[in-house]
Amino acid sequence: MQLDERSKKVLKAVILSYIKTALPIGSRSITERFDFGVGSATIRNIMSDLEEGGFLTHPHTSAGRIPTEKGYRFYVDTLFEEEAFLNNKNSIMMEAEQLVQREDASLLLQDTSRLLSDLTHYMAVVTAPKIATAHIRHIEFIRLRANCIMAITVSEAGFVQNKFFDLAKDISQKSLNDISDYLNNFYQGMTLQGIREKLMTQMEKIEDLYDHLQTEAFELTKYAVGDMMEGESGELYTDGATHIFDLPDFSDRKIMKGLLEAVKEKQSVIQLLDKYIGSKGVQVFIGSENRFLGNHGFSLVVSQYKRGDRVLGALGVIGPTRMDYSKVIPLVDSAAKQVSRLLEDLS
Amino acid sequence: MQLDERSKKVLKAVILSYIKTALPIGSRSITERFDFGVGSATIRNIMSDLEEGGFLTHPHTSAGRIPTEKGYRFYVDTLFEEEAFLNNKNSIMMEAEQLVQREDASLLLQDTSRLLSDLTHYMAVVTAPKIATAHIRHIEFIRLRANCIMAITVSEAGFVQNKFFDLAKDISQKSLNDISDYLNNFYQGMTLQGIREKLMTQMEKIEDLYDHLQTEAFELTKYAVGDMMEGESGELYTDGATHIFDLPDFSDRKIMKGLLEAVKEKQSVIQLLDKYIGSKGVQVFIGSENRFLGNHGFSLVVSQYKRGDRVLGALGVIGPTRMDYSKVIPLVDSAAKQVSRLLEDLS
DNA sequence: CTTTAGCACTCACTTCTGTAGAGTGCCAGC
DNA sequence: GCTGGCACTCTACAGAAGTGAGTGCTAAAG
Repeated sequence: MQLDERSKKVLKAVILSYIKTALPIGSRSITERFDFGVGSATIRNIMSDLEEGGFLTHPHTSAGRIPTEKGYRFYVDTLFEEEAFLNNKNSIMMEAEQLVQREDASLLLQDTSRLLSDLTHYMAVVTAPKIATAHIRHIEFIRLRANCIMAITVSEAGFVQNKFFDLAKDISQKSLNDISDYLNNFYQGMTLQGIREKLMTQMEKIEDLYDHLQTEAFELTKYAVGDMMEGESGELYTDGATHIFDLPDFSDRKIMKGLLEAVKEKQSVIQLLDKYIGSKGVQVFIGSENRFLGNHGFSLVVSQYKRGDRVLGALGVIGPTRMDYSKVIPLVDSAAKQVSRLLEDLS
Repeated sequence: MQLDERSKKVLKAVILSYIKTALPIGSRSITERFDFGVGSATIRNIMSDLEEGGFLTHPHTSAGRIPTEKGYRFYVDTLFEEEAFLNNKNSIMMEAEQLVQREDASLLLQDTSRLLSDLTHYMAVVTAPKIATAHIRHIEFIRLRANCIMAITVSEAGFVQNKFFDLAKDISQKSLNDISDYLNNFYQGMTLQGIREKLMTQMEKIEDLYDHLQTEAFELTKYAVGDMMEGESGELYTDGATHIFDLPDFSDRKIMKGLLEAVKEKQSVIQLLDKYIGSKGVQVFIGSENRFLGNHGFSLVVSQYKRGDRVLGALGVIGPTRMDYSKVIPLVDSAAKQVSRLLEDLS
């Protein structure tokens, strides 16, 4: 279905109004609040056409119109082409520059989620990279007590993870230090998977002459790496969940509760974000376009951040479907870029 | 003011009813639902007396009575003396035994908060010990990049903390390992404060012959310890915040939002719990007895957990003032004991 | 053919009113 | 001291009526 210029303008007017007030708007109010130079009856006809095209609905016969998801989708898609929208980016990029370097990358992600939620007044979510796929800068083992050790891994991007293991065999701290040194010297910058594979081929090659250290390092690493790689689905940083209380959209407690619980459980949100982690640039998911967001009136604006060519995680904003995309989209975009930039700087 | 047996029974009846239904109850309903063997008019007179004594109120002239904070206080205080209440503990102690050993003590606290909130359907909060006062089992330094290191401390109780430092001088990983070894060998089991002091006197004593290692260890530790001790207010583990959605008590969004935000900020909740960390056994704070809980209808049941004689943190339940104290109090009590027991076992 | 004004109609929201129900307070009698 | 009875109070609920914003349709004007 093709829309002429005027229809687009009317659609946009309805959406803008609904973004602001969350109230249905009628033809009369449109002629009053926006200057189209035509009467309300004309607007009425246009709105009727838009409804037929699936861009608008009305909740009941005598109510004003509200946008459908298709309407939002159209709005968002055309938004990307508009100049005014691109100009908007500049001022918002300034905001993203509030994000500054942190020793610990997870603090940076925390900052990011706070910034996003503060600026949008919606909920922000940021996933941290999975340790399984990270490139390791440093690995360290600490003996906590007999048969129990802790592994600390620091990724190149600056993410730290602690992990606990029960071992069949007790290993002294001294040996652990040696193993750590060995790994750090010869396997730095590789992924856990890579380390494991290299250790394995190493073992096969020099089967009879490998020294004691390598065997232990291998055993430990095999175990530790295996454990680290499975299950762990990375971390989720979130902020601004309570903003949903301020939205008139969600009067239903169940929906609010559902969202908060989903975010608390983290699992489903991480899956949601990671699913689209491959796609380039900012992605917008409107309402039921995504199963997780369901039919509860939520939308998601998400982008990925990276280090070099490597995508590390995703960050985004979850808000009501009637959120102000023209502000949120460039914000998410520049936040993602700023995070990438900052992670890059960590040498 | 003294209450006779019958008045106490009526008060208890009102409270039990209100705990269940959150609805005001009148004299007639009491005679129907409880068997006092007297007419409603008599109950009416008793209730009138109780109101005069400040144990009950009614929201408006022709509504039933509801307990005041003083009423709850009286109820809770007498509860501690009752046999039936103590018997209740046995079944609830079983629940607390669901808590099992975890390599990482913070996981245990996480489990605890989940258990408490699951069993009570209220919100659970658990504070972790401050690293500043913890006895250190192991300390490790990792060089992240030039002039930036990470310190990992493991306390005797099994709590791990990572901390980042920027240093004026760059130290090699090798030196850091030596320093770690040195500290772990000679200062294990002390608090950060203790380590610092001992290092200081050590330096003074053997001023001219201390070796290179000790100087570096001292410098680093002085810096690291100082940084670790200040500001850091420990961690807060929380669960079940969304349960407040299910309570009919809080129809006001602002109150819900306020509570969730307070818990998210953690600071004030930690202060609240730590304030009463010294007091022995279970403590109950009803409504405005505590500033944080304010006049929003919340109460707090809290107890401390320890390792040996040393109090490490506090755990508790935040619920509506009309919460079921006879279940929550013994639960918090036995959870605290179970956590203490499990932390003890960690050798 | 497009646009417009006018008109009848619809539906949610608000206000008002009456009633039922639960509760209180008080009093006289047991 | 306890109780039944009675008048009174206040909420919650339901129906009635009015209001306002909006729609769809139609006929006339541009």
